[in-house]
Amino acid sequence: MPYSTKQHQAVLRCLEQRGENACTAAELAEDLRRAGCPVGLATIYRQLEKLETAGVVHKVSGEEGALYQYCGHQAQGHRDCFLLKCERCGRIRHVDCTQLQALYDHLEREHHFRINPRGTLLSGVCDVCAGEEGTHHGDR
Amino acid sequence: MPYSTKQHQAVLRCLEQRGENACTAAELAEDLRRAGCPVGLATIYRQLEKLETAGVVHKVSGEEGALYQYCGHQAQGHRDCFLLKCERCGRIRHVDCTQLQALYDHLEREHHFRINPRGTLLSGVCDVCAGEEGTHHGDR
DNA sequence: TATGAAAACGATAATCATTTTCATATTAAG
DNA sequence: CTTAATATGAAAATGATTATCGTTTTCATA
Repeated sequence: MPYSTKQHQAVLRCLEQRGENACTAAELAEDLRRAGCPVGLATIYRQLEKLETAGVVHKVSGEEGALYQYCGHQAQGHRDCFLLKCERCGRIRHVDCTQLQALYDHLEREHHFRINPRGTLLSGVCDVCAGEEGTHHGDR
Repeated sequence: MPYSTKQHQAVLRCLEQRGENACTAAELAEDLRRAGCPVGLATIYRQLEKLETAGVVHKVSGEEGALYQYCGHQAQGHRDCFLLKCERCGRIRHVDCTQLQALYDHLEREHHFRINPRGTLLSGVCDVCAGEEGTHHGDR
């Protein structure tokens, strides 16, 4: 059975604070260092893996490495939880959309393809970035 | 303006032959070697980048590297083309589904998020693999 | 308090896909 | 044929992630 360590708590706390603001393992390390509780990268990866297995964080892998995002407050088996990732700002948004669920059901029935909502990341542009057309921010 | 080289033609031909059977850069290199026309990995990556920019191939990046798939015959601005990737066999399927388009419109109108179909990869399990429950194949 | 085994830690090395570098080869005009 | 632009390939560099391994922490028990 797993031990409770201060690193584990620190990583979890840091992810909670970020909320829907997804981050990379390196960014997490930087956050922790600045918070006065430095944690080794290897340990961070280990914790993230555990948290993902436990269903407490979402992991989504893109070109420049994986992004992790806290989702502990959301019901674990929650099928209506979908992920939208903004290509501009890198933020990951959770959406609770009946139509999305309906579509997935449709794909399963008519196209014989069973979508895994937890592993699916819809890519596009969020409203904030769409409104800023041209204004450049920290991409990811 | 780009020169026409035999490597360029070989890479394109190889991708065409694979059709909807997506592959990695390394697999492409292997194909070309076996076809008696070995091409350096660096060149393959360079060609893939050009082809992607030209809209001739789709690039989708997952955990274990990117997958490339020929899509030259499909209209470039074709918004109704969606990608489904099987988590088991790694195959990428194209789906032309009106409901998918309707959903994306819904997300834009109601959730203020504009989906980029070309960059979105729906992940799940295809019918073939679902029917083989347990039988293991070459995962990716 | 001690002890000790299980589990976790961190520094570092290893992997692996992708990119860069750079010297050489190929292409397409003139 | 010459030449300048572009492409190639081998090898080194990069960067994220994982594995290794000796050390440290946790926690139940003495």
